[in-house]
Amino acid sequence: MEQGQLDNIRHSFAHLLAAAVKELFPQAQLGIGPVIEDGFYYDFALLAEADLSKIEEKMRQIARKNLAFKKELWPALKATQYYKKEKQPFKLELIKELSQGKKPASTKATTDKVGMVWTGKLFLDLCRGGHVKNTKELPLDAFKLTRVAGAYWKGDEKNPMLTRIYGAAFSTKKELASHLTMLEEAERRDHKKLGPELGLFTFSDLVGSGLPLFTPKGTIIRRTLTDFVERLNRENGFEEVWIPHLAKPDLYKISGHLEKFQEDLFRVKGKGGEFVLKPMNCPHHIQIFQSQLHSYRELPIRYFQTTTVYRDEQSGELAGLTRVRSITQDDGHVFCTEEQIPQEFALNLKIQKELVAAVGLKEYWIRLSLRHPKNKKAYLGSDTVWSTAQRQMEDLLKKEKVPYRIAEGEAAFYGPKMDFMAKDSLGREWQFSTIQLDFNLPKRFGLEYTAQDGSRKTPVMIHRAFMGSVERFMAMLIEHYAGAFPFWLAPEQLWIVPVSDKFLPYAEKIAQELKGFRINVRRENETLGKKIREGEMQKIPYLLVVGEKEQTSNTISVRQRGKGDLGSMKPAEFLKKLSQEALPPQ
RNA sequence: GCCGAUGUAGCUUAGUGGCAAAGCAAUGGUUUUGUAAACCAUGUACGGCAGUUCGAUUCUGCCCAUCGGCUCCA
Repeated sequence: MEQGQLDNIRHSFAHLLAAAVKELFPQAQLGIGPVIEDGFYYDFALLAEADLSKIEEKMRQIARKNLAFKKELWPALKATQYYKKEKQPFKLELIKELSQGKKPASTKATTDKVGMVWTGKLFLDLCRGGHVKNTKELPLDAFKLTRVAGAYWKGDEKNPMLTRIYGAAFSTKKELASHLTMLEEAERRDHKKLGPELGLFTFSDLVGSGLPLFTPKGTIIRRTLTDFVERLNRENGFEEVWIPHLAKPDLYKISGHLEKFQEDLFRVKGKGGEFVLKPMNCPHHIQIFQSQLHSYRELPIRYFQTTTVYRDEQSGELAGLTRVRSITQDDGHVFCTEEQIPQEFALNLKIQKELVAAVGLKEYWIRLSLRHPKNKKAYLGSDTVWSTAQRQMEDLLKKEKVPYRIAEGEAAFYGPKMDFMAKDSLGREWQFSTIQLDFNLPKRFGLEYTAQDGSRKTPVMIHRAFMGSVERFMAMLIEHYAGAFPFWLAPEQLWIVPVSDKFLPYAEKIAQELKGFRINVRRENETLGKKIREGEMQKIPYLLVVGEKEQTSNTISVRQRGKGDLGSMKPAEFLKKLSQEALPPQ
């Protein structure tokens, strides 16, 4: 089915939902009811209760009456009078905007027509159109009201909050079913569930929300990832630095963050005054740069560090590891000349691609955020430097054959940027890393280097993080792999499972021979079947079974995750096999 | 922060205005196991603080936390 027709179905369901709600709760006021990715929603005020099954039943009842959708064009004045009578303030607001939007500052505004759509004779709704012809065309087995949520009128938190009812709708029952199955799968892979199940991280009411604690197993994954990225940094000319986690507010006054994000800063009281827990690292790194005089010969200077920043995010925004208050960044800053911008972007893009390949992320693309072409004055930095840099960035992406989309007007006022986007198991896109040019901070802090002719010049800065937030990156990987990490990342790589405790000494001997891997000898007094089951549930890459047979022939029986029993082999043979997967793929 | 839902043992769940039930896990023992759950025994919980009540895990209020959204995201 075409998207247009599917949208018509979904939109018709939205009308049906509103009609059903008005039948059940006549005093409810209507907001808007658009089509969304997997269905539709409608917003209501003064909704007495949102009993989804009751409303859904009512929708079916109404649909079975075979009502025709019919659009009429009404003068805005007539529609206004109608909705005044109906006491629908949100609709009145919409009509006002619609008519004024067409002819601003015109007295003729009220003569403009607005679309009004009838559902039979039962229900009338302000609408620009896009419906099926008759409710009998609606696939009543292919929709489901899914959830209730609050949403601000017109998405502005200063406005009243309405009750939003979401529905999923497709053209066939089968499509709805597969959509619901997909949601279940996403739930199964949810890192919030898998993380604690696999013993990777936890939260504590006493520590506080949004402050994850990593267990030994989770820390192995963290450490493996950060070690890998730190090595990439060093190999590419970045120097590691270290900074404390607080600073005087003055630092952020100069950077401008104190004013912009004051609500979101954690403040710490000291004997001599107040400190701020660092919400970002650049001002600190800038202080290191500024501690010495720099020559153009030294540039580019590249600092990097894995370190945690603290942001007092709104409580309702916290979610598992994807949105936390202690965010660990693999942060880095390049100080360079304007001429060096393209080479530095290329370098960072190269590192980024290596990381993406290593963790096996297949579905990703880059959002190239550029300045708004019609509003060049709103941006800091010279016109030529901007246009050159933007052109160079796009040329680079073309040359490197990275999929990208241009987002005009999305650049920060201080510079253009590239953001890496990836799809998670819920099909949601998240940004996980960023490479940004910055013309602002060097100015604010008065950074300088001595140029070839002896004059003092201002360097440009590049902010970049390859994982972005280590916590969020881990969340993405947990869902990406559904907890079954590749060998190099797996917190426990090998389990050695003796058939009975008679073979414990042999199991220990094998563990010695395989030294260097993350090995767990399962000494518990349990049956083999049980230990195998546990190993499978913990998603251990290899289970090595040893018993009478193996001890006699000096072998191990190898069971690979997802592949089953591989038969027996000599430890040396197994080591050879492992050598291919012990490191991240290049 | 806002709207709504939820909170019973380490986990998954049952239940009640009057001694809180079970499975898995844990612990002790028996068993000596051949590729996804051996057997017996044992301990542990009503998120917190107030209020109503003779009595609250159950009802009410506030707080904390989690989830689904909205808003925000340097």
